[in-house]
Amino acid sequence: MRTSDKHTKIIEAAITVFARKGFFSARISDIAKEAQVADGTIYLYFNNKYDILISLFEEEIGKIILEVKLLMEKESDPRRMLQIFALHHMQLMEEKRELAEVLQMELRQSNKFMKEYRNTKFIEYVDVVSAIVHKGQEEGVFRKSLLPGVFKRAFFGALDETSRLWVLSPDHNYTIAEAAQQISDIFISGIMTDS
Amino acid sequence: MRTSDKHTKIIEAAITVFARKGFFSARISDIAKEAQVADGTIYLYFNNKYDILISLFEEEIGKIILEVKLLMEKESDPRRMLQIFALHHMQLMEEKRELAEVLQMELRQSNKFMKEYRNTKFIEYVDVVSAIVHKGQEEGVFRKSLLPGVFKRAFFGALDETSRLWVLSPDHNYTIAEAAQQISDIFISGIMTDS
DNA sequence: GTCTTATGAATGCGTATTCATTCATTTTTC
DNA sequence: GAAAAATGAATGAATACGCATTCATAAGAC
Repeated sequence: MRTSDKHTKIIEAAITVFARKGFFSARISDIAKEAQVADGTIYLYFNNKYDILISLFEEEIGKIILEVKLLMEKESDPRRMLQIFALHHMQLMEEKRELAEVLQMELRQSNKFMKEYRNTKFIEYVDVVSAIVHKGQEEGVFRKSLLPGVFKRAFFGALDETSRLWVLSPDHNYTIAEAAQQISDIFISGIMTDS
Repeated sequence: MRTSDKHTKIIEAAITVFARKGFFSARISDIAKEAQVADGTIYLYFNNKYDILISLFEEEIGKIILEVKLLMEKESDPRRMLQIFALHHMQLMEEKRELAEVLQMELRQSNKFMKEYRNTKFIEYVDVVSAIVHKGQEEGVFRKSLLPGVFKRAFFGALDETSRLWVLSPDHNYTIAEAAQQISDIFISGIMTDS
């Protein structure tokens, strides 16, 4: 078995266990069991428990950013770009539930217990939205009076909270795609120049 | 010193300490120190560490709900109600930073480590928004095609994420009131019937 | 036969919780 | 009204235990 396989197996196991129990309640032995390795093996690939969480963030958000930037390159209409971002974000949360839970819960409070860790990757992801807003304003499609910094947070927050609760609650009277559509509709008609 | 004073002092100390360190990294002795009582005294008022957190949620969100429902009763225009809700929510986060941090961070992941705890108070708060949407739809001011369940989450998520980052980042190029205004503007123009 | 990778029992640290003790206040007794 | 007895709130050192991390040993690779 190659080295990289174990690294990946442990990360994947950690996603599952952190999603289920949360970072603090998760035991190293839980992750080891889930990854089918010995407890000690984990320390051959990671320095400590925090290191697993940080590696997980960096690697997984890295992949997501690559994906979304690729999608954005294929589109030029800012309105369509917002729609695509929304749909892609929500689908991601649906397809990778466990990862979504870890990112939503643990990522945000990580700066509480890991003082030194600044999550630049996360900022980079959300800044994809402000870039779209900026582009739309340049092109005169979006109102100049909007603050891109407010918009990106509001838009991201709307998507994230909606998908978070969609994943949590067992019964839904709407699909992920419908929710993404409604949210991007609201925001798009909310930021268009009056014409 | 009356009994109730100690209870309150401990809750207030817990808000400060949980905000600073997060629930798990917070030590009972930290809370005791902050509240200027002995470690053991805390166990005269609360069963355990979790109980402090739960009591804190129940009591503080209870107050917030009372406040916001009172505000809503004074207004009848659904658009104005959304504006007021937005502004009130954001101001709350600004005025009570520490409480805001605890609610935003710990409340959400509490169901991870406290299986049995269902946060009905939080749901009640967010449902204030869906009630407004419903009212607006009844009166024909808001589009019927919107799902109140999606809207409430999107609206709340937008407010919450924006205020969360406003509180975290040291420099702002906009005020809380401006952000609240922009967000309610976006959502209101996004859900109006086309007329 | 050496070097690498993996194991999991043993270690030790950190901290939630307990509980014997203190002490201020209230109640009872004469 | 003074002395004695009872109360229970508050204390904080001691306890107990969960779990991250280590490391002596084993298994596998070449």
